Amino acid sequence: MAPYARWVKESFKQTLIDACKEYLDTNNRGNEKTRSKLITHVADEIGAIAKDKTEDVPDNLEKCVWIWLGNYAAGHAKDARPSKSKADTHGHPTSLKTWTAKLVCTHLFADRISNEQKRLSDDREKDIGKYRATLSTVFEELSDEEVKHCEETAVKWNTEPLPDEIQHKLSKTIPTEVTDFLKFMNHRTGASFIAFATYNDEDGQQTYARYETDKLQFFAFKPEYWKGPNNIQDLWKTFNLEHTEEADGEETLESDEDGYPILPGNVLELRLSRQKASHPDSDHKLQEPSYMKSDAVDAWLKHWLKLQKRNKRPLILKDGSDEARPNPTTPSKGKAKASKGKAKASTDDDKSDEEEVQEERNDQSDNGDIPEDKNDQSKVLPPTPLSASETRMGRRAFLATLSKDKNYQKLLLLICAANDGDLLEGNPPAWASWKSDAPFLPNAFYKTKSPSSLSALLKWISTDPIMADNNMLASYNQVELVILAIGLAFRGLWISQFPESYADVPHYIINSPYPFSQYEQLSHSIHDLIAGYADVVQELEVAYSKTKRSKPTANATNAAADGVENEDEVGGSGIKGDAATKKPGGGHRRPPGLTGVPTTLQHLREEVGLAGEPWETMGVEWQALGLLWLHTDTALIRSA
DNA sequence: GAGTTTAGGATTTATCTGTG
DNA sequence: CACAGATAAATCCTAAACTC
Repeated sequence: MAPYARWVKESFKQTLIDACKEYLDTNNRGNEKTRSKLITHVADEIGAIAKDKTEDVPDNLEKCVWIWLGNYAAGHAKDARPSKSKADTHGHPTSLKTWTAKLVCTHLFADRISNEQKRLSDDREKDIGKYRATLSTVFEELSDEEVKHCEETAVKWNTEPLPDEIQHKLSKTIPTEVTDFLKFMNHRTGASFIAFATYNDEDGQQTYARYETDKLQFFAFKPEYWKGPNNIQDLWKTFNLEHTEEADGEETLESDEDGYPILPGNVLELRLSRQKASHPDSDHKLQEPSYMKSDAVDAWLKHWLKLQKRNKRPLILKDGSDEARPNPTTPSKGKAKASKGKAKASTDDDKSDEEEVQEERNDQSDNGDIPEDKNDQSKVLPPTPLSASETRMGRRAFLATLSKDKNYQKLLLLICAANDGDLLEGNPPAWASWKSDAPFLPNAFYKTKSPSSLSALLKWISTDPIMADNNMLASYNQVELVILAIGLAFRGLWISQFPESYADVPHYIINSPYPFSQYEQLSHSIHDLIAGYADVVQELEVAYSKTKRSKPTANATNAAADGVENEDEVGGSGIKGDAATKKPGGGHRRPPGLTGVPTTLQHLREEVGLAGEPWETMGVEWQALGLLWLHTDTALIRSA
């Protein structure tokens, strides 16, 4: 059913309300069994009523009932819960610290606690280990009146601004806490951090705690900023003037609603533009990698590599490359990747790097448009459809070179099952034609709004153009045309991502608006397209592997079979942790997928594509990124 | 007593409805 | 038709309860 559609009908609404009342009246509603039993019961009852009146109920009725009960109970619970909301905590709208009588006691009777703690520490230095016991003792010994006072104060402190002296006392810990937190974050993520904390000190002066991870040089080179109250506006102005080449008029900081200064959102870019002087190429925004072009990624990698060479923050790719990889069929692709980061000369060999990437991603052809020899610096034009259009097999070979995407290769197999016949009606993109002698796709493909765009292609694909009217696979010519269109689109997306490998790439391709994630998207839409022919594809795959095995020559030139087979190999290589499971000469035991997933969630890995086939076809870079992301996320969660 | 789970209030999201 | 407010469903979040 559609989300947010009403499913509660009048005929059984009362049943729900009664059930909820009954539920709220029971004493042991914390008991999960009781609750799920009730929900099952109510769902059955409602199902019966609805059936009686021939009304529709949602498929997941029990879940809906469960949510409904939750929502209804939320508004009708009888137990008074301590009311507390952001709106109540005047003064500090973001602080949700709850004061209890005991916590209040720690402040109101600090002297008693101090004495008691000394006593428990055998009158020597106050032992922090005795604090808990001390507090319990002192709190228990309070008179009824004092307890009452504590309780009232707790309510007051929860609802009104804290008394100044308490605020000052607490604020003393801010610098340490912020510093500890940022040190931890810096340690775990390698990112640089800078923090300001604004508060009123004992004298009522507004002041700032400040911290930066090393190398940031925001304060470090101005020792006078390390002591005493500074005006952050002045600090910022000085920093800005000294670090940006052009004075940009935005020297002052904006303030938030409460008058606290906010660092500008582009503070990281400011850092980058500062480095521009020595890195004229790195004028790229750092963003989510699937939205970046390869040259931007390269620029960043080069930049990090340079830092590493200067013994600054090193670039570490999470990677199992330390372990030896004896599997001869995959000469340690993970290692090749790692060496890219570690040993790559930063200027001259972009070309071979690109090829490494292409090999690793396993998405691109070996035998078509890319020079095999790594030292070969010559760039080539991609072959045109026309050049291959003479014979069926010529066209097949051409199609096979367009992409190594797994779904595409499956689609390509499907052509063997097609029979002769005519083309179907429909709107294939104009550029998808065997008569085309253009090496690159036209500008129109790269214009998101044009009728020949990628989305137009996707739309056409969604009409299931490989199915004829009789629910059978369409004619050979039709299937071939569909594959040509999809293949050219794959190649078009690939070239816009890695234009360096090709000669005379038009400008509009380099400036393509499509993020590389579109490549996956396209693959996904093929998956839908061929979903109905899974059996056929499987049969063809089996047939292919048989014919291949019967041939003694292992270097068969059929790209389709190669592509499919290699998918298994790429797998999680290069990802820490799978070395143990990979046996020498190792058959095809499936790598474990993304490591470091909490054990409670491991069973979900495959379902969400972090293990198994989707994960393995993702390529080393994405896997490394996934791992890094998980670690970062875990670190963030742990550090609250 | 540290860690985990749960209840239920708070909030968000998407849709519906009324108004001019 | 645009818009705002109301509403239902879904999700988020935290204190309290529970577990080992």
